Amino acid sequence: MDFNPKPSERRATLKGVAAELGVSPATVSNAYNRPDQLSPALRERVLEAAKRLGYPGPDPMARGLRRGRAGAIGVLYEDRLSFAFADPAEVLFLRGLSVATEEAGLGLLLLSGAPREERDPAVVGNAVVDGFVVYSMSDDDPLVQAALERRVPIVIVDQPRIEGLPFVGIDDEAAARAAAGHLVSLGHERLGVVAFEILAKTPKAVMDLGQHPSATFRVSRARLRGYAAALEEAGVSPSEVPVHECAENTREEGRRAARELLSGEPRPTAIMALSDQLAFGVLDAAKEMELSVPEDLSVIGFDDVPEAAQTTPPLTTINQPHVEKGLRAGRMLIAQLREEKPPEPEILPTGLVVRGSATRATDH
Amino acid sequence: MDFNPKPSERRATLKGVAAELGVSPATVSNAYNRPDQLSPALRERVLEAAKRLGYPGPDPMARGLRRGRAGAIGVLYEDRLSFAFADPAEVLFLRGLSVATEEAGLGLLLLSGAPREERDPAVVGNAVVDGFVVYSMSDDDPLVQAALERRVPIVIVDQPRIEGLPFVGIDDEAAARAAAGHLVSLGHERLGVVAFEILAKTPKAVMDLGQHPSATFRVSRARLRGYAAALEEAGVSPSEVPVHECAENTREEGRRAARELLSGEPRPTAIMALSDQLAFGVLDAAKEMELSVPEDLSVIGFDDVPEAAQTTPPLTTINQPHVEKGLRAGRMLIAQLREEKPPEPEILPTGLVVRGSATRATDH
DNA sequence: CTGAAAGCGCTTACAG
DNA sequence: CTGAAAGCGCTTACAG
Repeated sequence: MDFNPKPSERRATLKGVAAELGVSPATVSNAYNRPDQLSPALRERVLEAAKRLGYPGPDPMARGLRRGRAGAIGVLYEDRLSFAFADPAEVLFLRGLSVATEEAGLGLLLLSGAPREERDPAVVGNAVVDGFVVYSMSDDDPLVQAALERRVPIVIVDQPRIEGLPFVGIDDEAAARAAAGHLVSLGHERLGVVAFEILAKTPKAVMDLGQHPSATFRVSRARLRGYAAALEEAGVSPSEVPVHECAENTREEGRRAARELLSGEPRPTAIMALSDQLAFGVLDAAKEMELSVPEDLSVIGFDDVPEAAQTTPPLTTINQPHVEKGLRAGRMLIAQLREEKPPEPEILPTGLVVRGSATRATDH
Repeated sequence: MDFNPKPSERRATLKGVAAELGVSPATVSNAYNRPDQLSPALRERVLEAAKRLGYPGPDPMARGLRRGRAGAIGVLYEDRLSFAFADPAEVLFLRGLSVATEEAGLGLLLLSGAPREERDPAVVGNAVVDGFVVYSMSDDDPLVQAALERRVPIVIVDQPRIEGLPFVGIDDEAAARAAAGHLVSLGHERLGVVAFEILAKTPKAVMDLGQHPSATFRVSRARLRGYAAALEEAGVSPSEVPVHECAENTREEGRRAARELLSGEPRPTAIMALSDQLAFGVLDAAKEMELSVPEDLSVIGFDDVPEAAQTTPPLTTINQPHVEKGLRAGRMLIAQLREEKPPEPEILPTGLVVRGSATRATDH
């Protein structure tokens, strides 16, 4: 996009203030940056002249260029930014992250992601930041590549896992295993999975838990593996568990996938969703199809966003500390900016939260 | 905070790539910015050398300085950033705003506000942005002042109202009037108000609707005026309606204020809250005090955030288009960056949403 | 199609 | 306590 800089009314500059006063630019600069380097009286005169000329103080970009820092960190998100704000888990994450940036007096620059086809690495190349936090992106995302090329500090959250890069996440496989284990311990044998994108290609594949696709998304891979392991252990064959992919992590997509799953024969008695958002959609689908939860259908989610406690029935799910994740990620990045020792990867705890949406299987 | 730029392994620069190839910096620059200005073969060589040297492309800050644009817009929020993410109305607003920045290929820089005492205008002075959107701030906020001094395009959302500056908001007075009018039409005569900060001072004042403080917050002033007008019209004296201030727009503060209000004599039969967040707190307080809503107490909110439809009972409230507000604000700012004609103020529509939390007064 | 020159607005040793 | 000089990394007319 083209901006026309206003030619009239040129903004005052440091040099202009210096000229007005007949002092050197260094002196004006010092008035702002090192008050102890000049007499209080002179400093007063400088500040007064600045105010008179409408000089707003040193230009952030020029100062940043000179000093070699931008004063902000960038956040990369898999999807459009507007989707990020619609995703409660992401909002919690940003909340934690913002605590860290506030502590450090840094700004938080949210970059516009986009659908895969329209993704433009230039948004990363042009971002005025001192570092990036990569939030849950695919293993081969060009934006991640672009961030790496910037050669600034980076921390990765959830995915992709890149050898040697600071990381914060959870043990997705173990957490998923706990979820599936819970259902299996309740006697469920006919299950279904509502998943995120696994291969990042359209049209969405329908697969089963017995397959081991080299998913584009590490997190999906790990959770699917966890589900499969728990089932296998209980004597349920993963290859008989259908997996439906969702193009987006939205309630609507979860509903669609669940409808398909619930129209299959034999109908699953339990559905595992890779996120609470998707699980909410499963609940919607069940309601539409007049299946009552948990009597006719058990549902388990993943994330434990606050809304999960408010559904009818309240959602049984896997808790993970979203806010804490953001806080840690931010602090890790800031530690790198200060060039303290490169932070160790952090794996945060998860836990099964038993509420009302899953119960004992009755029909066999 | 101090960052130590890594002295080892200096990052490659455009000049370095030029030197490597024996061409001028202009040529390397053209390879990135005006591919048509050099032969494809030469461009290939340049890009190849860049890759070889690990040159990540033109530095965003240097480019920005030269071109006079930052590629991002800044958002100013009244409170700590972490509170912004906890406020559903604000998150909806940011969602709309991010649609606009995405359209324009701009980043969204969230700036750290802070409690009034710790507020640092430098965060505004140092922000690398092409313009600001000021989201609902007090009439005399130093951060707004600092943004004004930057002499970049600005749009103001909700407050403060500054003559001549682009604005997007709602008719707060009329909306509040509709809310109070609804309660009054249901026969309520003993009312109470749970408000935001009005004067921005501690300790929080307790006042009544008959007072007309020159509130620090235009929105609070207007809504209080609207409430008072509707009551007066119905023959209820505003000076008998207690107003309790909340230091923050949180559920917890709303609960606290409501408890005080409900402990007064005579107990109000209806409470008006200046936001849904506060109204949720009122609902919490009623539950704690074993007052059933709406039988013992009618409650009306303001905002119509999605959660309002999910409470028990669902909240009667005033709807306003948060996402649309963000979208419009963003587009107005971007229009100014392109220096199209300065946008006209926009007043967005509101509406009373009748749900279950307010009913006819019974006890008189 | 390519390059020399000027300059965006500032800060930082360093010399006085 | 103050100033001259160099330079952060780039882009943009302009001349050839």
